[in-house]
Amino acid sequence: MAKELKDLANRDDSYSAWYNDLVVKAGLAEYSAVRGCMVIKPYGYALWENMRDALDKMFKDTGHENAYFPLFIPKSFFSKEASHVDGFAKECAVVTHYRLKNDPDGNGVVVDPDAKLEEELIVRPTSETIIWNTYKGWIQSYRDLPILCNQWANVVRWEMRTRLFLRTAEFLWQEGHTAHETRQEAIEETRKMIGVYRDFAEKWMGVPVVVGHKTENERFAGAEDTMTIEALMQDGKALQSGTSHFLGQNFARAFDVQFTNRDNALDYVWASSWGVSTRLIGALIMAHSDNNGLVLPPKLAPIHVVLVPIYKAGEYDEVVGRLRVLADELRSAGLKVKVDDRDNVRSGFKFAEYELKGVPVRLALGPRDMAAGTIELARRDTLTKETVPQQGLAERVVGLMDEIQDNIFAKALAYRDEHITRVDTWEEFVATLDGKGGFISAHWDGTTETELAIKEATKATIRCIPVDAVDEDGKCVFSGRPSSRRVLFARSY
RNA sequence: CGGGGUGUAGCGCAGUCCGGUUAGCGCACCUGCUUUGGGAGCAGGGGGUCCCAGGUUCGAAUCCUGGUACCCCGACCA
Repeated sequence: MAKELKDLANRDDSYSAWYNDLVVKAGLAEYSAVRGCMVIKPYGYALWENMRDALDKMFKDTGHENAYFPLFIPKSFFSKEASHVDGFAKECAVVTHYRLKNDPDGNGVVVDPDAKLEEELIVRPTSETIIWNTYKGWIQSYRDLPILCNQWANVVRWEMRTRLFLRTAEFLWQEGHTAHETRQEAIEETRKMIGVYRDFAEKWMGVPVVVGHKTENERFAGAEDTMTIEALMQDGKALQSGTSHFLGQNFARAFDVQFTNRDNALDYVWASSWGVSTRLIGALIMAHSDNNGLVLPPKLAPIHVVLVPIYKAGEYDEVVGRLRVLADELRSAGLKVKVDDRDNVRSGFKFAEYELKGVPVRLALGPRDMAAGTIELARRDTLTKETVPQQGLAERVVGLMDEIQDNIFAKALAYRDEHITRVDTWEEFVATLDGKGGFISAHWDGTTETELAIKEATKATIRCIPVDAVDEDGKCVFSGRPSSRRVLFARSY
């Protein structure tokens, strides 16, 4: 299968075709019978579960609790926050009826016209509205604040064009929704959570990200400020991988959530919301994969080590028996281990298959090793092999996990840093975009007008205004007007 | 919704222009034997509403008309 992937990569095919093929062939996901919807297969879901568990712990460590809110949102809730409606109206799935009946003409079932809902229900594209409608009943006094809730859920956004993990009609995510007493506290929460996302991306996924603010134009519908983590994929395009929004008092005003403050005065609650989705899996794939397939970071990989027997007729029991003993030792050391004891597939096939699936370490044991007390150890990240003693194997593999985790991050970081180009002229801007790709650090005059003109001309958007941007006088790369700092442009998913 | 393209076995495709035995190839699948340290070889086998409907014809996967589904490129977007 990886052979086909290689062929694909070598042909002058698009990266997206290669990506799609990889996702399907590695057994992560596939498109379903429902247009634009994805089936996440067991291997892909195991990966998501690992990501979810790690994130969930980080949320709890920062004081958050999980809750669950309804899938359906009354249509009227949406119209309460004007810019929020504008942002999502075009991609909402709407429930209009609650019953089917047998077709009088005998052609299966039809929607029962008598079962029309009084008010249509929107399948949530995000939950701010239903949650703020709920929070209204929870908040009377500053003593009820803060509220720090997260929910793990699915949402539906009826996108025109879809891509596995990156943009599907339905996707899995978490969304945190917090309510605070003061503006400052909500802003701090917004920053704190984008920091959690950065840590997760870099330390768990091994994907370096730039943290920054979205421009007004790219901001979440209903937010005063949107912070983002932007990752760079190996084809030179950026991927917005997580966002944290400072919502000001917009939703509190829209849903009339007031509280009595410490001065015994009525005030609106300050809010934040933040989310990451299964899109992160797409980021993982496109940041690390090579022509042999996925490269998964050990901290998230569903399988850390796979053990493959090599044997001739009559040797199976002995070799597999020994592997099972070694597997138990590895498990005792805390590793997730699989012994591939299939007798109907040859070892070479298995090697290729686990490389495709991105398993960090592969161990192969054959008669030669049996005699010598050794085992062959292969690293997925470097594709190197060495023969090592079985003695002390667990310790060695545990150490390798950290080494591989560090190595793939370092590799991705080097790639990312090489692909941030400082540009001061429009000619350079266009040439860099079309040639090298990646992020372009350039001056921008701060107007939406210029931002849109650049997008129109090049398809590049402002990914973010980095939080660590330094003050620097310059001229806008497009308009020539004065600018006080650089922003990051890129083409993106 | 605009512009392209494609529907033939589980998957990937050829055949369609120029109508003519029993619709073919690769992968996958099943059986057997030999193999087994990087995607095995040989032999045999199973599997088809040629997208749907209508038309032309002695005869349609192939030509005509209408429908439909999906893919790619845009607009939209985590």
